[in-house]
Amino acid sequence: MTVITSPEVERTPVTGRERILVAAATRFAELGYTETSLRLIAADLEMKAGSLYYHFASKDDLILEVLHRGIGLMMEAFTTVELASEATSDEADERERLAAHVSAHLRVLHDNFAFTSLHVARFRTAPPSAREALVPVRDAYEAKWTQLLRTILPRQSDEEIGVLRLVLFGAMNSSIEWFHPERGGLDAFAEIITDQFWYGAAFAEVSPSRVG
Amino acid sequence: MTVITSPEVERTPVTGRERILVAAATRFAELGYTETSLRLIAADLEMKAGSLYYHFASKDDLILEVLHRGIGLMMEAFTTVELASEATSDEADERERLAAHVSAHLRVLHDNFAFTSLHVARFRTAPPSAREALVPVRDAYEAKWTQLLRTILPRQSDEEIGVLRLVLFGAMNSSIEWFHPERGGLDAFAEIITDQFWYGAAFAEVSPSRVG
DNA sequence: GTCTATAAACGGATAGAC
DNA sequence: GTCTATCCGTTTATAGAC
Repeated sequence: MTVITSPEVERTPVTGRERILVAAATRFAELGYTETSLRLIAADLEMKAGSLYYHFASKDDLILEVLHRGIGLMMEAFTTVELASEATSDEADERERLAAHVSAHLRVLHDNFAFTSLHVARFRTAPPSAREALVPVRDAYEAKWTQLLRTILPRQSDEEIGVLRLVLFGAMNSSIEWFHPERGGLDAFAEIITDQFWYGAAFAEVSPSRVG
Repeated sequence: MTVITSPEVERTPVTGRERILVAAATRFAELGYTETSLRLIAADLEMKAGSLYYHFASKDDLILEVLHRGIGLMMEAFTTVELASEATSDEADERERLAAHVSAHLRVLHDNFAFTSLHVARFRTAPPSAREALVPVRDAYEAKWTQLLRTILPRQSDEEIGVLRLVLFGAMNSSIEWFHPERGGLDAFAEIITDQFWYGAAFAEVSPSRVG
């Protein structure tokens, strides 16, 4: 008989600290920072609130580490696509380059919902100290997108690029409120977002081959 | 000598109840529901927390009335544009129709920030009871937009229309996090949003006259 | 590493004086 | 209509036993 193991589940032993971090992130994503009490996080792990302080100095420390991992994952996803597109062709099709980044952003967003959703939907619920610490890291991620858009839309002014980046972020990030990737179709969804952004709402009527 | 009065400020005497409502809405918009204590709202009005209970039965009552006014204002703005476009021409240009609605939505959003921003950015911070009460009203507003998009994009499937509405909402509503209308330029901003949604990101290269 | 117990502060809400 | 005073629950965080 063969032992059935899920290939998707990492079998690395989850340390106490990591277990707490995941439980906290999950509740923060669900309820927001203030609404999530340490008692609730502890209860999810069948522990008592006081025990958490052996692993983390404070609730602020918890959210700070969750936020850092979240933006770290997003940055990682971006640079992975960046390196891959440099490797394949020196001057790839611009729409395809955008599509790859949109897909990667949506993928990392939804696959690590607990760690990333706070950034795009509940950042203001985090305490000011945590927000301030994260701003430089978030700025770096946003700057990468701004640079990407500048490259693939060379005729737009810097002001327009800035607005377009925020519009694209608004479209992509609002999806965490309603898109459920467990039903599948994240790739198709990424295509719709990309086509809408690139060709406009009437993209179904304006065939890509005609425009490109 | 003439008495200078600001034409923009309603000189209607603000009743105690209305003063409290505005102060509460302002703080809810700034800090979210949970982070805003009744003691803080009262302090803003140089009152004591207990006094608020003469005007409102509970904190839930306060947020409920704020949310109702917010969605009411948005609904009002939509129907105003709807009636106006019916009056002017029987089959107005579709992009222009969309532009008018986008402009109205952004206008009402930013001009009544305290009452509307909770809907588009902090709805999840409201208590479940208030959220449930508001869902039908919000659904009605969203249905109006869905119907509008269905009319001006007749070739898109219902599924695509649904995604496009959410994408448009994401783009418009995320603006409350970063767009500051007091610096002016809301009309120009509405044009960028509309053009991006309609013609795509390269709208500056694809001139409207060429596409229309 | 986890527990119990508790400190210290803050929240919404009520009662009754003025 | 607004105040003071207070009740009562909840929260983060700490101290010390095991």
